[in-house]
Amino acid sequence: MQTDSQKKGRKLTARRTARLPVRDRILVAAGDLFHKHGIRGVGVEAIAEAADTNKMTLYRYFDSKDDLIAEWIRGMLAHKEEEWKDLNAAHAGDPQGLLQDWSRRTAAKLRAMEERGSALGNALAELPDPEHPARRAIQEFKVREHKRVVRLCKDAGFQNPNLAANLFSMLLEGAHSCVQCVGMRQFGEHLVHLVDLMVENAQQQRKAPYPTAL
Amino acid sequence: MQTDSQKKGRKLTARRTARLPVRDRILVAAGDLFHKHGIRGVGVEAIAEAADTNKMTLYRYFDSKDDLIAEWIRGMLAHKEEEWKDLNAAHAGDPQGLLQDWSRRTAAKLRAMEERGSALGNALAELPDPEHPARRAIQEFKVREHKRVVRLCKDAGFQNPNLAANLFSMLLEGAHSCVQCVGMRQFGEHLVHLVDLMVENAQQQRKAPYPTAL
DNA sequence: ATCCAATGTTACCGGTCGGTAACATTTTCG
DNA sequence: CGAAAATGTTACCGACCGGTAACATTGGAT
Repeated sequence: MQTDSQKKGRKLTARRTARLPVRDRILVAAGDLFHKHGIRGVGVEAIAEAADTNKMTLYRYFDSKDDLIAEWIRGMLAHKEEEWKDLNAAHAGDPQGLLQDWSRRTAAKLRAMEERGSALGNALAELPDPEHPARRAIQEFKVREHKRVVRLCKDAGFQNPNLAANLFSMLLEGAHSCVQCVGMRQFGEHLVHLVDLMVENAQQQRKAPYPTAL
Repeated sequence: MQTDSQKKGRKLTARRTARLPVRDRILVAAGDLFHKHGIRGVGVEAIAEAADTNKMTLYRYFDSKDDLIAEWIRGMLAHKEEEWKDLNAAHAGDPQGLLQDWSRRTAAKLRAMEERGSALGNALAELPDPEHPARRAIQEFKVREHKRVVRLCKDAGFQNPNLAANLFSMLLEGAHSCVQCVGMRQFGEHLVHLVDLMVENAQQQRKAPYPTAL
């Protein structure tokens, strides 16, 4: 009847993805559902429906569900890589400020993530196959990221850069795990507080090598 | 032919569970498979087979797969509660030593856990339903555990016990996440090192309130 | 030996899922 | 317009899974 393409009630996600290319709509919908119900808890049919399309079209853009999973993960990783570029651009020559900003951005995301935790961590839990491309991508990314943090800790003047970098990683990763449990909403603030303390310590160490424990 | 009950080749797990009651064999086998392949990646038939029994017997001991999952989780949590009792008994009146021992025991487990991470964390990722009894049990346990750590940090003389406790939790949880990625085998050692530093700092703070960052 | 409880065997059900084929419809664009 | 490309619709397949029923077998205690 009506040629209006906005007929019928659209899904909640559809409003956000109103005029995106189909492939992107699928990826967004898949990401939402994967994160909400778990990768294995979502069927391709539900994804297609949430993306306001159908299963056939989905399979015209992705070889398989595993391919869709991998593309979703790759998208998130690419986004995180760009955030690192932003951070590097915004804090050139100031590794301490960069680390502090990193903790603040992470804390901001933590608050909006409470119930379901980290999508990357959950993906590792749900994809046990070491050969799964999504799993490989995540692990390679984490290794790259950790190397970056070690480099930053060296530049920031930490006495023991490897130890400091591991502390950073554990703090950031641990915060993702901890927010999942009820009543622990203060982890974000404490995370940035602790990183600030670490950075202050690193600065003090340069002039006065007190045994300040980091 | 032969009445020998040890005929045929037994599964690998079967040797460890040779003469355990059926129910326990099922729980052990389920735990192994759940942790290896993910909860949703394992069928009840495979569990029964690995437990050297069959599906019907399994369903005579457990109402459903979800019940089996919950019982498995409850078993792990009970085991962890007992470990806390051991710790309290071994370090009565010495909260600092208790925390150090805790980090050491955790680090020891980390090494034998590399590939698949924490079973509890993975379970949270695989059971998105907030009403799932296993999920509720895990979250309640983590809350209890965190309260215990806060209490310990108070007794250990930390200036800011809440902050210290959150740091402890993030370190321990974060270590579980970090070991999953290739080439990060030093997290165990660094974990105990960092906890030692924290405890030393708490001791120093009592006599000399230097701004030693914790 | 006998009886009873525990365990094993087989077959089955309904449902879901990933994936494909064939065909109809709409959109885009020269 | 008209043709080609993109998208939608329906139906289907085979595989697997959680769960159950009915019946056979074993094994231990008395």
